[in-house]
Amino acid sequence: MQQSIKLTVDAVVFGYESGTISVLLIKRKYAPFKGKWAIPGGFVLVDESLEEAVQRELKEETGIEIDYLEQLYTFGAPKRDPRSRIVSTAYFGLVKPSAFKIVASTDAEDVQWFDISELPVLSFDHDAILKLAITRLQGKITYEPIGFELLDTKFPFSDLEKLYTTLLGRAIDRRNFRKKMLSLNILDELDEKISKGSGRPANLFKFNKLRYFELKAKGIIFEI
Amino acid sequence: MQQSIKLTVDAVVFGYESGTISVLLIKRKYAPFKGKWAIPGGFVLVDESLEEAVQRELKEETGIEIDYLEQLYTFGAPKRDPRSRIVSTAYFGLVKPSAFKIVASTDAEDVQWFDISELPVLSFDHDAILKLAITRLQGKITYEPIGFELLDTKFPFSDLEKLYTTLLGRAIDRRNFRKKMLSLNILDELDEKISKGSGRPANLFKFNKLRYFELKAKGIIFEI
DNA sequence: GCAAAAGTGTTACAATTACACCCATGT
DNA sequence: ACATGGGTGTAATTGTAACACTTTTGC
Repeated sequence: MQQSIKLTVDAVVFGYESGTISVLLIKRKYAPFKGKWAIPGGFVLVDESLEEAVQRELKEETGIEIDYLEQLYTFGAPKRDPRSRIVSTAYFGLVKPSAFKIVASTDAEDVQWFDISELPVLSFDHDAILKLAITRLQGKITYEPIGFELLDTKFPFSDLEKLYTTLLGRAIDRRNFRKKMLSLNILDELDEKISKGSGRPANLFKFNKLRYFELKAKGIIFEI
Repeated sequence: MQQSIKLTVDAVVFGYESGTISVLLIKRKYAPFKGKWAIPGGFVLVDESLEEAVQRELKEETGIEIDYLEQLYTFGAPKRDPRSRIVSTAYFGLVKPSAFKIVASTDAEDVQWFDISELPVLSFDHDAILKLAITRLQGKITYEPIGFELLDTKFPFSDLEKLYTTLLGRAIDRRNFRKKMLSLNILDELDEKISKGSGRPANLFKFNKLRYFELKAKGIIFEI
């Protein structure tokens, strides 16, 4: 009947590090699009869930393990893959690049982080997938305080501010931002300071996961 | 490799009519879950897009044609279908039940609208799908003025108010709601009145699609 | 003592909420 | 004249946005 439709998963992994957002891409080892860059991903096995499939493919192709990947969209245009009918469910996640060592393997000839403003030409319909992922990321951050996966366990407030500035692509008012963030009660101020060479040392904060998940369960409203 | 994974699409179609929200369900003609109620849907053909597949299945099984169905989520747990590995992409849409004549055919033995507070036991993981669709519907309506597909071309303001009251499941302030709605400039007031038997006749409004889509393109913010 | 980044409050403005009475019609 | 649903404004509160100077450290 329709056993010729195959199913793949793709993982759009965003990385954030001190002021730049990047995406993890692989260079394809085999045709089609041999030698071209693409979003990591691959076929779903019969006995694994979609989530397991993305995690596995991501690990295999790039060496990265993320615990949280969110489903983005399923792309199913008949001609999106020149080989045959392949439908792909895309996921997206956020990581701190420095926390991982990326290693190309299986059908990847190379893996690399690309600044999202300097993207190469992509394979298949991966530019559309990436575009949707970027839109979703920006939408998401304005109503949900994500992004904590992207900071160190202990961080100065300015890191959080910079993260938001970068992800939103615009300046934000330091005082108002701090007020709002602190009023959410999801940050714990520590008795530690950090000095960045010059300037006044900053207090360190910790992200209070418990309160965060409580809030999230109730449905956060959070506008920057 | 993995040609044993099959792909289906499901359509959660919500109906709204004067104060009640319903969902369109079919009674399955064949095993598994023969005689049980389920969300309409079926296998995707090799040469059609997912959207085409949902529309086709919906038409075949229920007789309904909707122009707008939005992708909801892709469900891919390995055991969600007892027959074999079947992954399903669910869509959802909104219609006015009275605008259609529902007719059971192909693998549906019966089709019916069910009030969402009086749902039968569903087949497969369709209760999870439906639950997600309901959550999404309620979330959506608070930040996007959908729902116009559910009203007549010309409608009294009270119809719109009732629609929102029903979809949100709570009372809303008539004056504030009217103020906000009118301030969006997506409604045109007509020089016509309608009388509902008793009480003061109401002015009729029309939905201004042009302004609506302009607004939508810019990204609507719309809180009730 | 100066450069660099951190920290902090107040005021104006906009948006949201709460709230109750009169109006036009049919019977 | 009364029952029924339609239509309207104002004040209080809350949230958001704009804005600039002082503090702490390293050099």
